[in-house]
Amino acid sequence: MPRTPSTQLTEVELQVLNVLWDRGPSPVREIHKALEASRGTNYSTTVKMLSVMLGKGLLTRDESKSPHVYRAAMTRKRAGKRMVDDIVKKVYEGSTMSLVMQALSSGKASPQELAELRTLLDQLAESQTQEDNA
Amino acid sequence: MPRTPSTQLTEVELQVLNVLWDRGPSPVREIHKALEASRGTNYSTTVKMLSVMLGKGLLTRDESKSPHVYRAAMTRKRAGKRMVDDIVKKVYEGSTMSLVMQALSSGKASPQELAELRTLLDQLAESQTQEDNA
DNA sequence: TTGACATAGCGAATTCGTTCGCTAACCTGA
DNA sequence: TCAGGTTAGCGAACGAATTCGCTATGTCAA
Repeated sequence: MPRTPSTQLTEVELQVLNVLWDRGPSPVREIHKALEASRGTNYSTTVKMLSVMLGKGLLTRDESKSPHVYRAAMTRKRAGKRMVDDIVKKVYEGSTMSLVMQALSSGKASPQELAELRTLLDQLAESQTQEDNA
Repeated sequence: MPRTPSTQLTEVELQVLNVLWDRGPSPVREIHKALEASRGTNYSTTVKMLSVMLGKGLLTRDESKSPHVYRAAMTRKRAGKRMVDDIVKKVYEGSTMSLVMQALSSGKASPQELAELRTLLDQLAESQTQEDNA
């Protein structure tokens, strides 16, 4: 019985995307500097990874410029959502709240962040009320 | 350059743990029923996975009983924390709040849940105040 | 005890992500 | 133009996760 190919982003893929999210569209050389620093890998390896990711549609590239320029095909936000949804499904049996509660309890949040969160909560409550009236 | 072995729980491992978390200590047969349903795999495969996980210390088992009884060596909560921490590190550059915000915005939360969350927020704010006075 | 079925375990095969050596195509300054 | 460094790309090699065939061991009713 063959395995269903995972839609999960892999380790390196995430690293590459992070570089692109942080620095914007970049040539291989730039991306490579980051990978080399964190994993000590070869230039060829970076090129290969980019080509694989290109094949998976995770990246796009502009070949008109000489060192080709790569771009992330997905925003950090969307990737985050994918991963969160995945955890929620696999560990929290679909309950996003369980995950939120957990993350909040374990991580340390600054007062400012808590305030922000409270604001977001208010907005959410607000929009729900409106839905009720509709 | 060899890769550092991932501490990540794999797909099947998570499935096995979920069965154990949901049903409590179980014999292979039980665990297998679940895996077979979701992935259509063989009984041998299940046995092998359990033995691999045993080797990794993800499970423990009671061999005194006849069909051996397996237990998760880690709580759902701890596994969740691991994964959340991992995402936070890999996608949100260490900001737990970014993840929480994101999860909240994308998932739908019931009014009750929002209320619970507000309570949790109050508790967190409270404990921070105390720390300040200490 | 013993045949028939349930349990365990092992090692080989497969798949996928990752790494790299080696070769080809591309630039640029002298 | 052309030598020397840069950039692309390909295929093979590796390692980890998964899968299963086959063998061994255990259990139990007849």
